[in-house]
Amino acid sequence: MAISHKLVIVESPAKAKTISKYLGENFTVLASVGHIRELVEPKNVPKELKKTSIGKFAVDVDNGFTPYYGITAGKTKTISDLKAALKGADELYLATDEDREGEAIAWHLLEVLKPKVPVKRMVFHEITKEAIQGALEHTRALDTDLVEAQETRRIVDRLYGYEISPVLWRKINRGLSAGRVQSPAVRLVVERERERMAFVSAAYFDVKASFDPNTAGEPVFEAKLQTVDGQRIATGENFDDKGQLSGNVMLLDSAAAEALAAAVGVPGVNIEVVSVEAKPSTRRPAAPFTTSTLQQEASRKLRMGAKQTMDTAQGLYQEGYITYMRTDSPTLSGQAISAARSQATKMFGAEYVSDAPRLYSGKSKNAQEAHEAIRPAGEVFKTPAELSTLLHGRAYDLYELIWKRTVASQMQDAKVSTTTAKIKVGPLNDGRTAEFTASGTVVTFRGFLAAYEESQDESRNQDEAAESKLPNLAVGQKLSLVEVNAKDHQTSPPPRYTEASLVKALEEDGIGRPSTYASIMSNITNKGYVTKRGQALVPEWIAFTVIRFLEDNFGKMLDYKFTASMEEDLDLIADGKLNAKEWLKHFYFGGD
DNA sequence: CAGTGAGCGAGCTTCCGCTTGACTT
Repeated sequence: MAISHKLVIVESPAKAKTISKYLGENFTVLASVGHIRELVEPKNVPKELKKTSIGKFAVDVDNGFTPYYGITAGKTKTISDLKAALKGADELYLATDEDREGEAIAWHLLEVLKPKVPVKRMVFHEITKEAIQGALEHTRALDTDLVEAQETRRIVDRLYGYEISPVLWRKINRGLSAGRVQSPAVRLVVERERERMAFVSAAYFDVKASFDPNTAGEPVFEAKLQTVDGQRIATGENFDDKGQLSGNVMLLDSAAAEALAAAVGVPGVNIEVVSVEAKPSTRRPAAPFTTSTLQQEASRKLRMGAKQTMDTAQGLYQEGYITYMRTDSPTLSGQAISAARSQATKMFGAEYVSDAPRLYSGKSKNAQEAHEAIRPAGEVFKTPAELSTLLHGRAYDLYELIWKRTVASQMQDAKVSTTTAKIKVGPLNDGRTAEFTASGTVVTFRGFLAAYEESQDESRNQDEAAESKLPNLAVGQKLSLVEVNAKDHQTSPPPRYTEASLVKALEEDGIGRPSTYASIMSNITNKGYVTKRGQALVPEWIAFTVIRFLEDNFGKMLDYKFTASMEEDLDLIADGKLNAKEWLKHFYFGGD
């Protein structure tokens, strides 16, 4: 009797290598390397079909939106390798990712390979020996409804892009492009620029003073004028983007601020602590990385662009240092949770590790969660120190970032205490009383902060958060003035998007996928819609022109909610509750 | 007759998402 031999097909060659180790010699594991078939380019459809809609879209819109597929360029060798391997196999396992695209790849494989042996659909969400072997035991049939949802997504994108782009060629300029993803992305950048152009800056003054507690060992500290006779002083947050002041606040101009500073500075004025309040709070660690959060954090902490981050992560993945880097799930496998917890215990002590394992669930709109979070690979994480001779430069920095974030995600909350002191100054020589406030934050228990802290985007019109230490103060304590200054400020316009903040905004609306965030950035810059100035994304004039035109003529398609509502309908198609052809008909021909 | 101009047809640009290398930015 011949020895049974099985062929397993996954999407990624690196994954094939790892899985092959878990499955033993009766299995051959090969990769499709992504999609193997594609809607053909209209210019490549046969001459006799050129006159029909197939010649325009490679989709027959008049006959049930039938797609016209061809082998993806460069994939003939992959396919012949798969066919050759299938010849020696008595069973085929389609182990592409368990998401919409993965299901479609599995179906295309069936269409192209036409296997004569039994076929099973095998799925797993983490690459561990247990998960892979468990998946072998729990195979299922191909989900044709899910495949249909993917096909619908693919067709919508072709119809949208190839219908609207030519309108732009005719009306504006050759070579322009529009699409379900790129057009809202450009629109975000354009709208932000419009806000900046319409922005009216406002000027205001504040008054800051330094006080000496006159107690041995206690430092001089800075406080800010908060109220005068109980009336709040205006700050940047009290202005809107038109420069209009709102709220019951007192605006200080130069003269008023200088006068107050002078009055506070008069020798002998009473300066007294009137209240000291300590508020304890806790901070929780951030969830493990997804593609989107990795790109954001690598931008903030390492100043790396989206593409650079992904290229570096790809290298780490292929060398077996991290798990898959294109994921929308922050979930860690059980194996990873115990690895993170034991490493944190060893390095920081048991009191630094959260009592129960922390579980994170995704919140992004169209998450498909085929993979786990991005984390160090393996049952025992390698510390950055252990890899310091193997990894260098950006690869090392990115690994360290991923390692810290993963370990911190299983650690204790940090405990902090924010103390706010109110200081009465007065009566001043004009009879009024000024109140200053100072606050200081002290970390009372570091918890996860011992390993890692997420960076924040710079916030607008807010005082640089002074994480200063406040001296010990007592109510009724008299202070002496060291110096007092009036300073002018201006409100600033909303900041331009960066690659990181644009990826974040797109993800929040469910626009784009982990595999495309980086390429969306290069697409809109290569097409000339957006240029990078430092980190900032600046729209070109052609972007204003195109977006204006699309808003006037294709408003619904440009709606930020278009993708989200499409996703809802695709889910219904995947559940067999909505007819794909009817939906496409409504999308393309309109009406009811 | 030579030169000009109207009119026509063909070819080019374009989408999103999955995956790696290839040396076109």
